[in-house]
Amino acid sequence: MRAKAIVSGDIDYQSEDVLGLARQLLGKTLVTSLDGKICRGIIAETEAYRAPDDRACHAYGNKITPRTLTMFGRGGTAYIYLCYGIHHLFNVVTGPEGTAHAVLIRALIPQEGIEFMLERRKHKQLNYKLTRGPGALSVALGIHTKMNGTHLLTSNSAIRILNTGLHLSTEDISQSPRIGVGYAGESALLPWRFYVKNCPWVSG
DNA sequence: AAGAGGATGAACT
DNA sequence: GTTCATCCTCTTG
Repeated sequence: MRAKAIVSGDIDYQSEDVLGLARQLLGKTLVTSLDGKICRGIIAETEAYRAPDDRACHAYGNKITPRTLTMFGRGGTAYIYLCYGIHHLFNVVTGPEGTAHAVLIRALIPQEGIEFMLERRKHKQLNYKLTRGPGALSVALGIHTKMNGTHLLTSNSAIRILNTGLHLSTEDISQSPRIGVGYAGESALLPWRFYVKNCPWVSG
């Protein structure tokens, strides 16, 4: 049997533990490569969504519709959907095929390609709002619903997630209820939002 | 065929 | 703190 190289901080996208994955995705790097423009940032804020029991999850009750079908795919693909008719929200599908779990990426610390992010956002000056909030970061990185289903762990994908080995200790991470899910009854109270403590790039 | 509502952000007061 | 842009998805009839 051949030993598989384990890089510090590698995570298992097929895990059923979507809460653990939402936490572990903090500190990972999100990269887009579009029109020759490379943009890269560190994930600083996430939220877990877990079918079938979570009322805030689009696939609540394991409901399959054309939209939610992507969430039932294999962990490591992108679930991107339109919110409020305007915003393209980017999620990482997790768990094995047939399990509709996903992690919403809510904020990034920009690292590379900041000039392209400023251009897409029509901002003149760099400030913390550049990639803060799920709709804002999608604009900055050029993420669009047409990229729904993209494989995030494949080297030639337009959107990728990389493990750069950055280690965050438990003291660096806070959690809270999720944003904007007040309609979801008891599920709205679950502390399934994770973020880097005292990080100015985080929303809320 | 039609209507309601939403995992938001920006620009206001 | 409030308003509203804007359109897709799902449910109902």
